[in-house]
Amino acid sequence: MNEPGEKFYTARGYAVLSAEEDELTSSMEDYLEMIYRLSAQEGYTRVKDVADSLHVQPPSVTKMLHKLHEKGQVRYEKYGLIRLTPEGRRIGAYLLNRHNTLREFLQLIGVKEHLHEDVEGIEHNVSTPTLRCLLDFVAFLRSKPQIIEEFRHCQAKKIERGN
Amino acid sequence: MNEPGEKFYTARGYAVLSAEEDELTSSMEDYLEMIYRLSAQEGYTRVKDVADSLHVQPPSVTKMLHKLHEKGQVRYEKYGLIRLTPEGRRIGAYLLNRHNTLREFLQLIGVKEHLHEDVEGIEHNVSTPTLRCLLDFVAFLRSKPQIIEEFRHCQAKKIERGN
DNA sequence: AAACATTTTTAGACCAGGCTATTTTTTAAT
DNA sequence: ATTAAAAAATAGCCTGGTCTAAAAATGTTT
Repeated sequence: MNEPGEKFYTARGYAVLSAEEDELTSSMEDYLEMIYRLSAQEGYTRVKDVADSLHVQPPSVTKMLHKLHEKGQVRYEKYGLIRLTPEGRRIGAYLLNRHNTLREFLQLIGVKEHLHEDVEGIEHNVSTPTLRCLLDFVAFLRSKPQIIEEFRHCQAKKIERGN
Repeated sequence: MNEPGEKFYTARGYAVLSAEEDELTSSMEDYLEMIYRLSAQEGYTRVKDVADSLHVQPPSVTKMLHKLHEKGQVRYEKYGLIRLTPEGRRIGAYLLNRHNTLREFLQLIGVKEHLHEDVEGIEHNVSTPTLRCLLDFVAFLRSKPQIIEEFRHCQAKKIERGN
């Protein structure tokens, strides 16, 4: 009845599985990606800036910094500046690239309405091999702009004749 | 520094926002989609079957059934059969369609390794307008198979010359 | 350098969605 | 009809990521 050989889990179930693999949680990824953005120019950022940017309260940032420190992605000591470790920078760059690739793809297929929210939600669930495919595909579409042009034409016609 | 006019939230932050909009949580969607699958033939399913299929324990199912009952998506009374309401069926069908559309798209761009996990994670974060775009795009690719053929060709060549 | 303002930390609470252990109900077998 | 087995419900606990309130550290005037 279900796809053969595929095991289903709830969202929580998958989260537990990936925790066992010692992967970052979605929230950790959000913080890391934001710290990467915020520290790009100066090389550091602060609790307040992260809190404001992610619309969380400062204590949430402090708590998460301890976890990211544990995991070796940020250098941080009490009341100090937040800096990424080389590892943290590497992951931050990866996360930002994943974000942008996904965003570009969605834009190419004509997403406008919930672009940002969808990117933010989807990105955490795109595995590395899938990102590879997406990256290749976006590059392919970029190299052949007539494909997207034609697609948009189809879309428009479809709307014309009432969806 | 960030995309102008776009507000960032953590994964949890988005979850809270969508709860305020009275939307289903990811877990609720997982249960509903599974109940829809399992009850497709007989018209009903049971706690144990849902538990086994989603790899959760029976008490988790009972608890979620109460929530889905509250929300008007399942008809259920103690020790009885689980049936979807018309509303629940409508949503279930939507969720299954979303799942399948996403799955087909990922397959088209050559995803093989984590196909199932990625679909399961991504689907909850695809908004209705984005699904519309994805649906149109998949239909477009299906109607022009030479596009995917050419893409696969590019992919293969890329791997040949070492990435 | 004292006083005030801002930032950060600490402590403790909350919630969803899991879990285990136990009790209750239903079903099946004698 | 009993009894045994299976399924489901209840009660209560746990964890991650949030929050608020309060305390502590740092920075900025005057």
